[in-house]
Amino acid sequence: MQVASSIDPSEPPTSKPLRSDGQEARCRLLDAALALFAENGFAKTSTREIARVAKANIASISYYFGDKQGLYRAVFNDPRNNPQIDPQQLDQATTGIRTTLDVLFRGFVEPLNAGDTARQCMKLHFREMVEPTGLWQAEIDNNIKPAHEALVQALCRHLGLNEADDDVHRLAFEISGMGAMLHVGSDVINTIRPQLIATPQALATYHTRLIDHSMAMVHAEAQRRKPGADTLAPAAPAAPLTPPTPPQKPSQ
Amino acid sequence: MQVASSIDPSEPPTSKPLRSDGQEARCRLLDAALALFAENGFAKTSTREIARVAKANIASISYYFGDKQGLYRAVFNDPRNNPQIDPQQLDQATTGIRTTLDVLFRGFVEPLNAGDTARQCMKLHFREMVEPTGLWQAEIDNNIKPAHEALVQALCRHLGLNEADDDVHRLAFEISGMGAMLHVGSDVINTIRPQLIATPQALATYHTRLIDHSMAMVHAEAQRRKPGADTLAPAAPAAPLTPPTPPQKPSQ
DNA sequence: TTAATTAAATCAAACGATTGATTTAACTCG
DNA sequence: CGAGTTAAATCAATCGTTTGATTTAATTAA
Repeated sequence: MQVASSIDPSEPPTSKPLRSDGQEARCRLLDAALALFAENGFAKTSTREIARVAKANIASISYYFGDKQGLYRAVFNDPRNNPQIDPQQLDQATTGIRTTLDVLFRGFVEPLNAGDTARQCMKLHFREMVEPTGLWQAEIDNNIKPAHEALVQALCRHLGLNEADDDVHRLAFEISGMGAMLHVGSDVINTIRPQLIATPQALATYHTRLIDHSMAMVHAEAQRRKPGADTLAPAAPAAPLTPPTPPQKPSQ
Repeated sequence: MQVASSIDPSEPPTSKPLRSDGQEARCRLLDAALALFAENGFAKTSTREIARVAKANIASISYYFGDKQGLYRAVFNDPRNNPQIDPQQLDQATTGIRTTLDVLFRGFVEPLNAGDTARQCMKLHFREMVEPTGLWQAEIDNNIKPAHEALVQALCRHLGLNEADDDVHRLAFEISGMGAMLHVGSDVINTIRPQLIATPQALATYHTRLIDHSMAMVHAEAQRRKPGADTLAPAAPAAPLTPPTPPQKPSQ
C-alpha cells in the first residue's frame, strides 16, 4: 500500500494536488465530519457514516488524516471554521469597557446568525468542554485563556486596578457564562422561549441586553470596591459574608 | 431467558427482595454507572467496565435494568442523586427577589461542596445538555422549565409585571447562565483560576457575588423599563451601540 | 501526437477487536 | 423445592482500521 508520503497524516500527502478532484474529497470529509461530530459527538459518529455523507470511501479517512482522531483534530483546528477571536481586539487601552464587552458578546452571538457551519463549529467546541477528547486543554490555553485574560485586563483598567484579583476573575467568568448560555443552553431556550434566538433582530436585542446587563454588573462591582461602603450600598455591600449565604434571613 | 417479571425493567424484578445481597449489587451498579457515565459519557462507557467496577456480572445489568439505556435512565432519575430542586422554593410570593436568587444559585454552588456523587450527578446532567440521549427533553420539561418559570415569576413580581415578556425571559437565562458556568466551565476555571472554586469559603464568596451581581442586573432592567429613560439612564442607556447591535429598546 | 511511466486518489473487501445483549447452567437461600 | 441471583460462555452486530488492487490524471519519452 502506498500511504501518504508525509509523516504527518493530518496534512495532505502532497503539496501540489495533481488531481482535480483530489483535495475535494478531503474537504468533503471535513465538512461531513464537522456536521456529524457536532451533532452526535465523537464516539457516536462512525467513520462509515462520515464517509457515506461525504460521498467518499472509508479508506480515504486514514489516507488523508491517519485515523479518526486525526480527522477530528483536523476538523477542530480547521482555520475555515475557526475565526480565531483576536484577544487584542478585546483588550485595547484606547477603548472603554463597553467596547470590550461588545466585542466579547459578538463572538457568542454572531455564530447563531451565520450559517450552519459556524453554529456547528461552536457546538463542537462547547461539546469538547463537557466531553474532552484531549484537545480541550489546548483549546483553553490557546483560545479561552487569552480571551479571558484580555477581558480581565480591560476590567482591571476600568476598575483602576494594578493587577487582577479573584473578584475580577469571578466577574469575568460570570460575564462569559452569560454568553456561553446562548450555546450550551440553546436547546433549553428553543424549548422555553425560542423567539429569543430565532431571528437576527432578536439576537441583536440579546446582544444589547448582554452588554447592558454586564455593564450593570461591572458598575456594581465598582461600587462594592469603593472604600467605606461596608454598611450600605446601592447594589451590595462588601460584606465579609458568612459561610453559605449571608444577607437575607430565609436561606437554607 | 428469565427477564425481570415486571414490564418496566428499570424497576427491580420483584417487589420483595428476599435476598440480602440482591439489591446490593443493583446499588453498586448504579454507583459505578454514575461515576463512569459522568466521567466518560454514555457511548464511551461499556457495560463490561460498569460491571467490573461494580464487581457484578454483566448479565446483572440486563437483569436489573433491562439494557444499558435502562441503567442510564435509572442512574439519571435516581432519587438519591436528584435533590430535585423544588420550584416552589424559588417562587414564593412572600419573599423578595434576592431570596429567589439565593436559592437558585445555591442549587448551582452546593454540589461543588458536596461529595463526589453530587458532582458526578451534576456533570451527568450537564453532559446530557450537550450530548442528548433522549432523556434531555424530559429533563427540560420536568426540572429546568419549572425552575426557569419560577425565576421568571419572581422577576415579574419584582418588576411589577402582569405577565412575562421576552426581556424577562432573557434576563432569567442570563442569570442562570452565570450559575451554569460553574459546572460547564469548571475545567476552564480550574485551569485559569482554580482557587475560585477550590474551597467552601471561596464558593461561599462566589455564591454571594452571583447574588449581588444578578441583583445589579435586575436593577438595571428595572431602570431600563422606566418610562422616559430612553435618552439617559444611570446603569446603561439604551445606546445604539456599534454596528451589529442596532436599535433602541427593541424588546422584540 | 502518441505511448509508457508514475504518483495520487479511490475502491471493495476483509481484518481483529469490541460492543450490547443473550443463553445456559450453577448456586443461594427462604 | 423453587424463586432469586450469579457466573461463564457465546451471540450477532458494529466498530476503526488495513489491505491489495484499480482508476484517474499529470508527466515524460519517443
